[in-house]
Amino acid sequence: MLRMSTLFLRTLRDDPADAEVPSHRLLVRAGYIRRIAAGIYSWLPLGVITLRNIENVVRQEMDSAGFQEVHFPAMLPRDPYEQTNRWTEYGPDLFRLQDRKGTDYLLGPTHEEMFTLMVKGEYSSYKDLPLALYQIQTKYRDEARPRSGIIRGREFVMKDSYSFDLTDEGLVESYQRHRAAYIKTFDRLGMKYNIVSAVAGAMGGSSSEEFLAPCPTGEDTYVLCPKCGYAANVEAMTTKVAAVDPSGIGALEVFDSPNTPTIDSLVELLNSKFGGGYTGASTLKNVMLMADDVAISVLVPGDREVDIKRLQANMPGVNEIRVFEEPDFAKFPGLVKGYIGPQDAKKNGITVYADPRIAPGTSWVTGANAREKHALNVVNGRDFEVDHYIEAAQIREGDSCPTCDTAVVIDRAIEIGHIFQLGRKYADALNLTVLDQNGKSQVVTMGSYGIGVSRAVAAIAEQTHDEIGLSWPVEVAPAKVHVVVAGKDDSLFEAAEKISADLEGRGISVMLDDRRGTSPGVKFKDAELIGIPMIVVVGKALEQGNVEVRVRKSGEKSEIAVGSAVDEIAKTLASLK
RNA sequence: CGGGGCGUAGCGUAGUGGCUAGCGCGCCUGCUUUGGGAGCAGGAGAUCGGGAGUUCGAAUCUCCCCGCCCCGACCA
Repeated sequence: MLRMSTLFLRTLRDDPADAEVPSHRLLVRAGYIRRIAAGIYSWLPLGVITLRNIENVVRQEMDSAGFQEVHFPAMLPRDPYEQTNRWTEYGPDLFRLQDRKGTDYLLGPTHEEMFTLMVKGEYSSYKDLPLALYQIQTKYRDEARPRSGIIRGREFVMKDSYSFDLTDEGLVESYQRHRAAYIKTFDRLGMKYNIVSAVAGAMGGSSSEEFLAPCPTGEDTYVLCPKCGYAANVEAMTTKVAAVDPSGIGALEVFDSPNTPTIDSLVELLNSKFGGGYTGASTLKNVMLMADDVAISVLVPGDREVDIKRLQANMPGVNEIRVFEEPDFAKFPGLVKGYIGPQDAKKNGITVYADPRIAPGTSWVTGANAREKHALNVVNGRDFEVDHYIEAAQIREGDSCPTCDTAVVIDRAIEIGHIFQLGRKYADALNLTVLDQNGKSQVVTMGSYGIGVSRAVAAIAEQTHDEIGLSWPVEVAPAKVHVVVAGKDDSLFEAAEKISADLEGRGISVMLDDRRGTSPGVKFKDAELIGIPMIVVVGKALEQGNVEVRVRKSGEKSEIAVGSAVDEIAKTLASLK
């Protein structure tokens, strides 16, 4: 039982000046966490209990799915990360340190290497597979910009698991088992979430999905189809555009277009010169970019920007994409700034990438590669060639769902889980092999699965709080019932003690506000701020032999006879789950 | 890393060159009070982020450094 008379807790009346998002503000005010440095937080008793509750739900669901818990150090030697090249690849986000002898260590940002090596050390037969291991560990990433309190910290708690299979089919099965376990986990945690397609990114691998908890303060943007349920991270959204027959389109025509370096100015000229009906979407924008020092041209409709983040996500192996600068243009004298068209790309030695919206056979207005000249009826496949199609244009609300053509909606969310099929990248690099039925050595294939445990504290707070405070789901709350003594009479304290003890006796955890000399108003405000799902007030109603029972989330209040209070509370609590 | 804001007691803040750095919350003592962040009285608590400089005099002006928050870049 938590007793507020002795609990190490001080709630704050004012919002902390350095907290903006609701979860951060309320977790600090209600005394769950305190900031130590940018992106680094301490956990006070209420916070620790809440974090542990989430951890335990995660642990139970992993165990019941048949995954086995192990534990690695947070401080790791350099060598394994050198073998997979991540000592270098991970860059400045990796916390590095040295021991007294000058030997390099790192604080683990994720543990693929260690798990791979652990399995390598114990197993060597196909008969041992499949295998899935997990840990709940503190991770360290020196984020360029930690933000939003506990949502993106530099130290955070993560559950990471890894599956090991002999075959690709086995990997798919392991992946599905994790997916199912994640669904059970997040359901129990009382979270709203969407499972969305993601881009596997630099980690490689074929299939990847994210569990996103929708909330306005989230930093991930995703699309959702209201009709068929298609959901994807904007980076992974695909565009379906059919090829068209260009045979009716007239020949390419170059025309004078003085002072039209922008799409807007071009559209205006088109409409005055050739009649109305032209919009930005009629034009073809040529964006020149450097992809790891290779010059590429990216084609998107004129009314859309290139989404560099999306583009990069769809160009695995490319580390940096940046826009063309003056010195780059100087190297390609064939490019006339503001009047670039794809017609001469080959001649200029430029690789042409096109968004799928630039479908084969479509006709465009674009630059004529000459100062103050544009071209009309420029047809893909006839007047220019596309080297690669790639998702590059920014996504908008109302874009077509790739599976059912319905207009999609765009929403923001916090990433709380990520599952993906890694494949053999780490097993190859670290030589994790087993012997198959024929005695032949086979490289193991892996999956990797993460849940942001400390982030889930914030995500749940974001999704469940209201204007007056936190409001936890039953599974994660630091106690299930908050018993408030409202008054100074000893009989009130005695009755509250008894109800609390009875609840605890039934396995229902209680926080008892047994502070003497604290006014009822203060206790009510604290209870609402702290967010325990049920509040029981032992106060003036006791004269009639009653206590008042409140449901934090709905605000529902009722008076119940003391004798049946424990039964009623247990019943209501069960209905809240 | 680019842009913006900020740093005064545990928390929130006032204070643009001049008296002992002010107020609210919280904390301590006493009395009163107890159903919505109580009242009165008395108290403790501050190297004004750090350093250097300008000045008779610096929380306040100048320079350097450190830290924090927000937007963006970045984020297996």
